[in-house]
This record gives sequence, C-alpha cells and structure tokens, in this order.
Amino acid sequence: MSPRAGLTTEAVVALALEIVDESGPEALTLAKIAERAGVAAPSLYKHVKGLADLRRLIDLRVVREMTETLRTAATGREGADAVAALADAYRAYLRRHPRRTQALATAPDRGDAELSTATHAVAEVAFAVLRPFGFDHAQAVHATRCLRAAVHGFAELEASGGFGRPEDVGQSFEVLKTMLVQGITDYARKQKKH
Amino acid sequence: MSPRAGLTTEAVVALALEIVDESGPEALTLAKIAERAGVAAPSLYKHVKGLADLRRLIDLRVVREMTETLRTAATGREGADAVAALADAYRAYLRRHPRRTQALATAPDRGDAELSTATHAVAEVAFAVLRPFGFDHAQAVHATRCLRAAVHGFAELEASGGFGRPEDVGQSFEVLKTMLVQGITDYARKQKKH
DNA sequence: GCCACAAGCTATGTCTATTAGCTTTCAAGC
DNA sequence: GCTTGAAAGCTAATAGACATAGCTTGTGGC
Repeated sequence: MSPRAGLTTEAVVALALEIVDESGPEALTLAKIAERAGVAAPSLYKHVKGLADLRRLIDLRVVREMTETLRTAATGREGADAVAALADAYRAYLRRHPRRTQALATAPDRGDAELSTATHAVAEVAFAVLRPFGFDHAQAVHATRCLRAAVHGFAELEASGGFGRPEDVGQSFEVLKTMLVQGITDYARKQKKH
Repeated sequence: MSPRAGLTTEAVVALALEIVDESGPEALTLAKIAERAGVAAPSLYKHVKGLADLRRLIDLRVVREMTETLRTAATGREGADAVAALADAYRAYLRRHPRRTQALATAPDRGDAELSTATHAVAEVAFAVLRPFGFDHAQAVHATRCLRAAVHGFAELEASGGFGRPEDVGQSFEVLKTMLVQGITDYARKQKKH
C-alpha cells in the first residue's frame, strides 16, 4: 500500500492528540510527533499541510467525537431525562480529556465548511433534545445556547482546575443540571401561555 | 529615573495585551513586543522573566480587571438585581475584549499565590452577591460555581464566535439570566424548607 | 522485471526564545 | 561638578521550531 513506515493522516492526528492529552495544546509540536512516529519532522508534511492544518484536524476529530458521545447519551431518553444525560455526557467527556476543552471552544474559520458542519452538529443534538419541550424555533435556539453555555462553561472550569474549593464538584453539577432542567421547563411553560 | 527609553514591566504588559487583543494569545511574541517598544528583543528581559512570566502577568492583570469590573457592577445592588448586573458586566467585558477569554479560564499553577488570590477574588464577588439569598456555606459554593460557569461559558462561546445562528445573542443571554436568577432563588427556597 | 509515485530523507532558511557579556546613561553622593 | 554604580539598553550567539526544496527509495501495478 505505502512505502516504508505505514504513516497516515489519521495516525498523525492520533499521535498529536496523544501529546495534547498529555501536555496540552500549547505543547504540541511537529518535532515531538515526528519523534513518536519514528520519522523525520519534514516527513509529516506528506500527511498534513502544516501545524495549523493539524490543529484543525484535531478540532474536527474532537468535535465529532463529542457529537457522537452526546448522540449516544441522548438516545432512548426524552425531556428532562435527556437534558440531564446530555449534560452528564458532556462533562464526562471533558473529565476524561481535560485538555481538549479548547477544541470545543474555538470557532471555525469562515470558509471552513467541514468544521462548521461538525460544530453545527453538536448544537444539533441539543436542539433535538429540546424538541419535546415545544419551543418555537427562535426559543429553541436561545434554550440550546443556554444549555450549551452552562454545561460547557462548567466542564471547562472544572477541567482547567478553576474550582479551587474543596466542596464536591459533582454536587455542584447536580445543582446546575437542576437549574437548567427547571429553567428550560419554565421557559417552555411561559411560552405556551401566549 | 531610568536610563534611555522609559520602559517598565507595566508598559511591557500593556503592549503585550495590545497584541493579544488584536491577534489573540497565540500570536503573542517577544519579538513583536520589542518592535512596538522600539527596543531589541533581549532588552525585554530586564522587565520580564520570559514569555511564560509575561503570560502570567497578562492573566493576572485581566483577572484583576475583571474583578474590579464585577465589583463595580455589583455595588449598590442586591439579590436578583445584583446577579443580573454581574452577569451583564462579565459578558460586556468579554465582548469588549474577546481574546482575553483564555486568561479567565486557565487555572494558576500551584504555588502561584498571587494569581491564586486574584482568581479567588473574582469568585469572591459572586459569593458576596449570593449572600442575601441565605445559603449555607456549601450551597453558596455550589451556586457560585453554577453562576460563574454559565456566564463564563456563554461569554466564551459568544466571544469565540461559537453562536453561528442569526438569532439575537442578547436575547439568549436574557434567557440565561432569567434561568440563573430563578434557579438560584429556587435553590435557596428549597434549602430553607429543611 | 520495469516504472511511476508516494513516502520517506537531508539540507537549508527564517523565525522564535533565551543567555552571556558589553556599553551607555542617568542619578545620587561626595 | 565629578565619580561611580546600577539599571537599562545593546550585540552576538545558541538552540529549537516550522516550513520549503529537492533528492532517494521502496512498493504496487502492469
């Protein structure tokens, strides 16, 4: 299939992600990847356009993994149950991979259709989960944003060690979930009155 | 006072912050700062230990500015009103300086007492604002975390352009604030029953 | 068995941070 | 007013990063 060492774009991304998981995105360097791959640094350019391109591929992969995770968590559940499951899955993913937070917070460049579609997809899962609440379109957008913002913010602060105090973080997250479910329910109820 | 060009640590940080605001934290380089300061790159080491130290000083300054902003917003208000004002101020700061998000999400190194104190201070403002709700200590911690997570998450996603859809972001934030105020109120009420 | 191309390589250029050591300027003390 | 000392600048040099150019080699298809 390919001459010499069987390196592929996928393999390069996988190695890069290893480094990110171990030491954070700022520690990612082509030299380190090359070393792990057992290859000279310029050889990587056969599989990846450059460091910027590689970072983009990492983001793409993380976003898609997150979408898949959320989709899995949401299937077979509905309403408040589904919202809670979504929140738990999002947090769990970022607890498992604390250094991937940035990949989920950086917006795609305009013109990057592939990454745009991927990020859209994660919002789409939340959107679908909120459908049974009976929002109209604009309200569903607002509610999705709130849900995503709160859960992402929590997971990010937790992942970056931002919660210094000794109080149980899991309990804090339970409170957040309750607030969200209640808030979304109330928002839906308020809507139906008019 | 000082020989030659009046450069100080403060001035270096200010120039660095300019670059961060214009082009983002990843674009920050000592070479660029030196150019703007009209100085050779190694001269910066007379005012700053190195790039890592400079980044830390930037974080410190941003965190302190945010604390001050929040404190100002909260003074003279109470309860739900104060919570909303805090949220608005947080979001407004990050709208004004969208590329400073990272400075507010990175946890200080253990052993960095100065930065730890500073980050603690921003949580402290939220903590104070929640006092009138009558939480016990642990609950106040949970509520503070929720408030901070939701508002920070929203502001970050907005700042990084994560809200792709055309629906009004301000309106989404109003929904979030309502959810938070209501959620915090409910959480306080539930507590008092026992 | 040959050939084309993909996937490696080495060499090189440019940019970065950082250290070492020199020079200059200001200002304080006599 | 001169000296002197330290702070703040400089140049030179090292090491490591990304990136490009062009060469070499192995492998799969015919």
